[in-house]
Amino acid sequence: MNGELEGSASRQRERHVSEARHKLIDAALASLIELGFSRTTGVEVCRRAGLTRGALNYHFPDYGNLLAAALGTAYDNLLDLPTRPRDEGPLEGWVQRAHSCIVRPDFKAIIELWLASQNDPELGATLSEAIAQGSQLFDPVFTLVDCDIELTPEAEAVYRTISEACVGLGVGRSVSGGPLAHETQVIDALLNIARDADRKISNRTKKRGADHGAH
Amino acid sequence: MNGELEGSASRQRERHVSEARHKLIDAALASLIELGFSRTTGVEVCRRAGLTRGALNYHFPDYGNLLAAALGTAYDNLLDLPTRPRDEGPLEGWVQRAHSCIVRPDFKAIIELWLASQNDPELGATLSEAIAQGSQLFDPVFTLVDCDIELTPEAEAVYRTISEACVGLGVGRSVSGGPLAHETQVIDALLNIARDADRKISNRTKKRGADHGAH
DNA sequence: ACCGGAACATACATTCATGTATGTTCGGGA
DNA sequence: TCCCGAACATACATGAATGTATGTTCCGGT
Repeated sequence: MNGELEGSASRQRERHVSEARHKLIDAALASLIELGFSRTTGVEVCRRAGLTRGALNYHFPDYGNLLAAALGTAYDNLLDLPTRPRDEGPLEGWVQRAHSCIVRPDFKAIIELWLASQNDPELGATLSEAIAQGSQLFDPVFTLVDCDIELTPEAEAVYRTISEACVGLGVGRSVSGGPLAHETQVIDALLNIARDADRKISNRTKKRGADHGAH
Repeated sequence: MNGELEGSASRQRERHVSEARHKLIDAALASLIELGFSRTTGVEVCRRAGLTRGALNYHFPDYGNLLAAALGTAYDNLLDLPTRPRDEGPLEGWVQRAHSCIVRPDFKAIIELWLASQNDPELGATLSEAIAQGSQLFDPVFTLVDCDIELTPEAEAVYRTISEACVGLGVGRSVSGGPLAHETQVIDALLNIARDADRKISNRTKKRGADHGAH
């Protein structure tokens, strides 16, 4: 209640606390990437973090919250990707963006947790918010809302097609342990599809721009 | 060695044997679909099959072989899909084919085992042949070899793009427990892409057909 | 100097899946 | 009729992960 005294005391420790927390979260994420969900256990996470189960139970009384935190970290890792120069069209940029996401090993952890949350309803309830937050990653409606890019139904279909294809490539990476032999082939095809669609959209915008007059 | 006596004796039982085997395999497949890999355990499979672990150990001393058999059954289920009328172009048909594959619940079991085989190297060795056999499902090079369809690099890229997009949709189904809201949207976009590519190929073939003369 | 709580570590009991051994049934051949 | 082996079921031991309780350290306040 009286946050004054607690604050001064706990603020000194806060770094210490979050150190162990981050260790556990990072260890969980690394284990998910290397061993998958089924082999990512409490003791395994503690082993990797160099801590004991006491620490795990202290910071994460509910094991699902650890996985939720790991999922959030994985999403953050994908969102922290360097923003590309915006020379290209929006759909072409979308291909680059989606591809740079699925290339990261964190993407495997995301897939593992996606499937696990569906297999285990209890875990699914715990992860639901984290999943909902991160499902925007491949959703053009959420991602482009702040840009001044209008989203026609046809364009949205292409956006989502690109996303799904990249998810497929990401699964292929997770399954084969490395990039599929035809990954660049598919990415090139997606780039061609994206450029075609970008051209169509650009032409339509220009036409409408002529009607509206210059800004 | 002398298969005569063994044959007459065991042939009587063969139906009985394969009954239990099939029960176990089907139970494993159902468990993979409903509970995923991590929760698909020996006792769970036996419970579903109405048998005991003695039967499981008798028919599948190596647990991985049960999963391999389940994977093979899942592939068979996908391959036994009704062949569509061939009115459409080859790429358009490929979209239909890939989509009809990922719609089946068996596809989730395949994804689960794909990931599990990568996470567990020992299991991966056991499943490798079954996986190799079934990876042809989405590989146009293997699937179209008996058809008289020639496969240009550009066409192959579109084939694989369609496949990866459908895999992405399949994962989405496995994750959300049902079809994604934009599944038909993506399929329609893929159909458009496929028809475009089919047209290009068709034109090129006609042109070359004119050079060769009629058959 | 004493105390109290945060941040862990340690220890024990339980559960669950598995490995393995042994028991049981049942049908066919001698 | 007797016996033998296939095709299971049953039972016990093991190991691993988890739930839970308790112990320990360290730091800050009084």
